[in-house]
Amino acid sequence: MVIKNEHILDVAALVLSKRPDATLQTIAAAAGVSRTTIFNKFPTRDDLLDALAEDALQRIGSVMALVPDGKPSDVAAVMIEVTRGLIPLEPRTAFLRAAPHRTDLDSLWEQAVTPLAIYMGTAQAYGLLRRDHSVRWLTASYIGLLFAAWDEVNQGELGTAQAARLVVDSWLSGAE
Amino acid sequence: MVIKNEHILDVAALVLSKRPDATLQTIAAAAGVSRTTIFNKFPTRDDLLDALAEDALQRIGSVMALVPDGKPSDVAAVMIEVTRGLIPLEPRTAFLRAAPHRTDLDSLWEQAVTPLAIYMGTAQAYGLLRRDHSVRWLTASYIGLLFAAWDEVNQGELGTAQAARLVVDSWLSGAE
DNA sequence: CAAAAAGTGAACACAAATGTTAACTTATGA
DNA sequence: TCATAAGTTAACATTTGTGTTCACTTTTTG
Repeated sequence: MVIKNEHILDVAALVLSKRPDATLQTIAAAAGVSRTTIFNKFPTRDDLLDALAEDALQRIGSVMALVPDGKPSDVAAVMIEVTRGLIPLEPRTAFLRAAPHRTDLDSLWEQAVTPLAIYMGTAQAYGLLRRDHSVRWLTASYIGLLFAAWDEVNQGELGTAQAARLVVDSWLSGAE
Repeated sequence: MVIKNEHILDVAALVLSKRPDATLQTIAAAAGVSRTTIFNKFPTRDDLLDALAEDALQRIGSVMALVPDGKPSDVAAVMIEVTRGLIPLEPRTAFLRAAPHRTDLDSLWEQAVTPLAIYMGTAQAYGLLRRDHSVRWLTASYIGLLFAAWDEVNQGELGTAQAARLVVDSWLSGAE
């Protein structure tokens, strides 16, 4: 039986999203694969984690491709579309939040989300977003809300559709 | 030399906030204390973590005491005050976010933040907060923004004063 | 000052996870 | 079909953190 790395990464992401300290044994079992096979494909735990991180970053990158380049028109529409893309990525990125895997965690997110930050800067320039908050904070606050939504979805308190709506709604208009 | 549990908890919180998997040895060293002393006061790692959690919850509780009971008047003022109280608690609570220590992490936060949730519910009833978002989400989104601010402060990108302002400002009014 | 309490350092057993290898079985494809 | 690649099981060494004990030193306090 030919076993794809992809499949292992799928399962590993899922397992680690629930239990960041899950053992390789556990992951192997969940993937229906022997620990040796994982060893053959990812000689060390860090190799697996790195692959997982790269994969996650790439997926986020795909979503970021949705962000338009030129003059922004409908910020809400763009943000909704992006958020709809990001919400399902929770299992792929959860381990990035908890894992004591790399210290440059924040810079990873920062890098992944750069296109969005640029977009927000432009939107500010066109008066579509408030200018008294830095682009950095606008981005960080959005990510914060995204995380919150991920948690709620995780707990079964929110469907993915409403989650995206709430994130964008709160981020744009706030609570009052 | 008499060594207070308090001191150990202080240091442990600080160390674990940076490295959730820090070893007891490391913590002991950072506290200028022998590992045996830690063992005498907290026989098992979980005991230490539990004490840490309890301490954190209690500190959050103290801040929550600032939340008024009756009819809310100035929501922004209350939220600013509360946030100013919470911002410095980052090192005390950071480990709660990352640690694979307990699965009921979310319920811990939920419990800690209940007075705020109640307050928001009342504020909704008085028309001071939008009613098309659930109290649960209003709370979760606020916490999400708080986390974001904590990260920024941690990275030295924000002072604690502005951080509190930004959180409340974003939470209340959003980005546009 | 003397006794009791608190802290230290060193040592040890134990458990668990990781990395690694080797022999054996199953699947793939030329 | 047959050679080879891929996967499996089983073992083993190593490492690392934890729990635990104990004899010794320092501090506190009655």
